[in-house]
Amino acid sequence: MNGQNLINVIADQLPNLNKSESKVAKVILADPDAATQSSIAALAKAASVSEPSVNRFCKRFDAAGFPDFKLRLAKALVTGVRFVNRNVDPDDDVSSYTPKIFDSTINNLAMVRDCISHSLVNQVVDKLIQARRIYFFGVGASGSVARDAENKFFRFNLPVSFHDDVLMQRMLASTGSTGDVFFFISHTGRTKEVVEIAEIARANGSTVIGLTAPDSPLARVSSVTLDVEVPENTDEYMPMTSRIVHLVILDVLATGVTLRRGPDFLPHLEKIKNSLVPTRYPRKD
Amino acid sequence: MNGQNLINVIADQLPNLNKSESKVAKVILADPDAATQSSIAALAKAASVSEPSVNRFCKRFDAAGFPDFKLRLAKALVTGVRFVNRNVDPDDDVSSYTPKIFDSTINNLAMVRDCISHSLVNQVVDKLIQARRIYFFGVGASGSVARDAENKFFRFNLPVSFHDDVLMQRMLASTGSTGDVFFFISHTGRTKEVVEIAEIARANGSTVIGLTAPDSPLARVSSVTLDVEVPENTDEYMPMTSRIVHLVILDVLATGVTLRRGPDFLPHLEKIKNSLVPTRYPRKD
DNA sequence: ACTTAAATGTAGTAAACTTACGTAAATTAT
DNA sequence: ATAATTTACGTAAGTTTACTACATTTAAGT
Repeated sequence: MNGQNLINVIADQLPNLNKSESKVAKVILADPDAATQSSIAALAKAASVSEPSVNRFCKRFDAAGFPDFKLRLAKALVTGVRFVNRNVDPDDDVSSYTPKIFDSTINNLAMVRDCISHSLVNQVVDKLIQARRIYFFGVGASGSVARDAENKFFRFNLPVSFHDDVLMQRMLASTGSTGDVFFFISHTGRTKEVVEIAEIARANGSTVIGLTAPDSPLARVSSVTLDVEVPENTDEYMPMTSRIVHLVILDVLATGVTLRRGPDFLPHLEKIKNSLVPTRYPRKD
Repeated sequence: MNGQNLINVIADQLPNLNKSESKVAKVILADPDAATQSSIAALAKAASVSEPSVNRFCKRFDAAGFPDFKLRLAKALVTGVRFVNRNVDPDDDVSSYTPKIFDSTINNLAMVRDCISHSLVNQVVDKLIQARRIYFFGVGASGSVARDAENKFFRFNLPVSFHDDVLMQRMLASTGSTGDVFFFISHTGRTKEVVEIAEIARANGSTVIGLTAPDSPLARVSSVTLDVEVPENTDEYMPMTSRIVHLVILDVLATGVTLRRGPDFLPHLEKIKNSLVPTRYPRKD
């Protein structure tokens, strides 16, 4: 979980910093955008430290000096920040909460983009490629993600199905065997029912893939875990964004599978695409 | 299209610039990244102009001065590099295609964030608040979005359901009446079946909301259209991101409804949240 | 409690940036 | 075509900003 984003790096390093350096860090994290626009003197004053302390702070984060640090910070802001501490307030109006929700989603996606293990993605693509059949399981909000996964993966000419019914899931898990891939999607990874079903599948020799929280019970019973650390929503008004991160990860996996299949597979995809043409009104141009 | 990249702006303005300003522009465009790291003196020398000319150049592009300009340029580089022309190549490996897919999703979300009409969001929230009951309809990939919407909106103590079966949708649409809200989700807005069903709903006096492409047939039959312009995927390997944009918009709408309900409604949401606690293994801390 | 190392601040200096102003070039009008 | 006027550009001075070397303080270890 080493966020490449400078802001995350600073936040991570906060406990390891000296007294005055951490003062600087706090001021910067409180309003990174303001930091990019202030001089070293202004920042030093805001943090109640001396200018050289700010300078040393910058160098600690591999910047040539303060201006270079500001540059890096600005770059980090583009992808990273609008994001720190932008919760929805009870008295927000449309033009406040709308961008906040978009930004929070974007932020989480950016974090996962920078943290996700490429080797794990590869491993999962391997398993999916080798699968004799694939089941996508999820309940509640993750049920929609599973449904979406089915809609993507059926294109690969494989027996694929999704299930959001725990009894169906249980029965299928207990009849699975080697070659079957059970793909579990769960935000918390702690839903008892889901974990039990994963255990059943695993016991029967099936491959169990978990798209879930690291170190969760589900992660522990999975053959391969794609762990995703998305902060739980503390704010009552803020929607859960893990679903969306999961969807994008499934997009990544689907792309991985498509690429492995090679260009010979493209006509098949094209055929599926074209099958929908007669269901639509022609595009007006 | 809002997100105008500074580099593009400079390139566009090139013919309108003075002699020395255009010299500066050329040097910057030749290697923008180098420009962000050089001093005003170095840049002036590279362009064979005086330092104030560089300064004036910066101010012409709405920067406070040279340092501010460099900051903007650095920001532009981040988006430019990340988002321009980053399609998945057939020979991409995991570490190439993974960030590309995340970035493309993030990019689309950022575009919609900046373009979405807040007044339309408000209008739709109005309709949802006033609804006697709400149906979320979608087919194919949009079916998952509709399912997710149900999962969000049932929390509001309203009769809410989702349907991905066109016959069910048709029957429900034909029995709807004033006070019923039919919420159609469709990427293209051109699926004949869906448009027909929307027409039926509309004819019966129901409110029809379309989350779909602007100027599409579905948009035309809707009472209110939340139009979303997400580029069709030209690249065969690139996944469709409109689903995700739709999900986030539904998050926005749900937040809008929650806020309108006021703080008295929070205990209800809390109750729903707590109802799931016994289904889970306790969090290990 | 004393020694030593690390952390922080002070002051001075160098670099970078901006402003004011003057000259040159270009445009317009006569 | 030439004078007037505007615009473009550069010089030089002034101001801000950032960095370095060194001094002082604080903390850690013996």
